[in-house]
Amino acid sequence: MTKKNMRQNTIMEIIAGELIDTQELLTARLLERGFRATQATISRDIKEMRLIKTPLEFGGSRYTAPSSTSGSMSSANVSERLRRIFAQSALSFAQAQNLIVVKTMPGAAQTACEAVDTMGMPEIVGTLAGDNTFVIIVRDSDSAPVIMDRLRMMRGGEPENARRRHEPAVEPDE
Amino acid sequence: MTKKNMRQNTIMEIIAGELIDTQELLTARLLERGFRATQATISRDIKEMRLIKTPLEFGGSRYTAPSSTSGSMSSANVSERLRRIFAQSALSFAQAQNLIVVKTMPGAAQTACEAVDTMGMPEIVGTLAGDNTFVIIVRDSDSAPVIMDRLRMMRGGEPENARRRHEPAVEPDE
DNA sequence: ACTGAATAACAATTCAAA
DNA sequence: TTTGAATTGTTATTCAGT
Repeated sequence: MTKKNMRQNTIMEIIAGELIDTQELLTARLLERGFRATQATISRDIKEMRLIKTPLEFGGSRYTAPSSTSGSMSSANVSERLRRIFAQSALSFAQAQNLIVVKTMPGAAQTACEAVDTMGMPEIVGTLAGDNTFVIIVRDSDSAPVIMDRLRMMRGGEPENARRRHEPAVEPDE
Repeated sequence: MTKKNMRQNTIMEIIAGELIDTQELLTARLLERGFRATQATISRDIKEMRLIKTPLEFGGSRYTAPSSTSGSMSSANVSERLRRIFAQSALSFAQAQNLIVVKTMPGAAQTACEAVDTMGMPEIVGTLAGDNTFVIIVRDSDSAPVIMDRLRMMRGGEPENARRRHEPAVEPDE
């Protein structure tokens, strides 16, 4: 793997975990991890990776991966990194029929979602990621609890289905 | 409605319909429609509206509404504009169980999706918008055809359910 | 509260180099 | 092909005025 690729993977990790709002700051963080590059290079990386600077709820902004739809793309060699990020950023799961709604840390939904895609579970029809939420569309309602258990295990915990059989569905809050 | 609000609504329309990649250009388009404002003001509008500059597939970028999840936010007075945009930008509908997947013109998904939110249909649990696709999560599968008919009527056409009772569902491909 | 003019902050590009 | 230094382009902010 080329130096540039390693740097770009590292950029992904950094922006998924920390709020980065300028390329200068990102440059500094990269330096801490041993990547020496200038703002010009980072600018090119960001363009290539198609990252976007997202305005935040309460002022400010941060770089994030763009939200996107995916049909099951899989990228092989980054999977371990992605799984780590998933474990760190996934906060909660909820089921509504054949959907699983996953809440994540702000800005991390796209990356966590990719981690799920990468696992290539056949029950998963597709995914759709926003900023701090992503949705997994599952073939049918019955597969959803199975997938949710696998997700919980990715997070390092026990499956919760041992006790509770069905998660409460998402309420249409109003 | 204040002048600022009208300007911001107009900004929404402009960016949903045309590729706008700088605030200068947006300023010019606004002027064509009778809104005189400077880049500084547009910058503040964009921040307030939380628009983002999205990198495009093939180089360049454009301002778009951020992809987001929504639980049923409704904004009352912009609804007529939104409906018009929906009518212009929605391309196709497909059902998969309790989901409706709507394809739109590039960059218009978020706005079209907002139009749907604004209608405040109780069967709709939530929505999730990407760039040219949005998903409507419906309470249950049976409500989906009803919603789809209403969407078709928003587009100015006849409901198709008069003849066909159920739309064919989206196949979980392969 | 909202705005424009000027300016500062930031990001993208150009150019030269390796 | 990738990079850094310098430059240019673009956006956000400050400050003053309404």
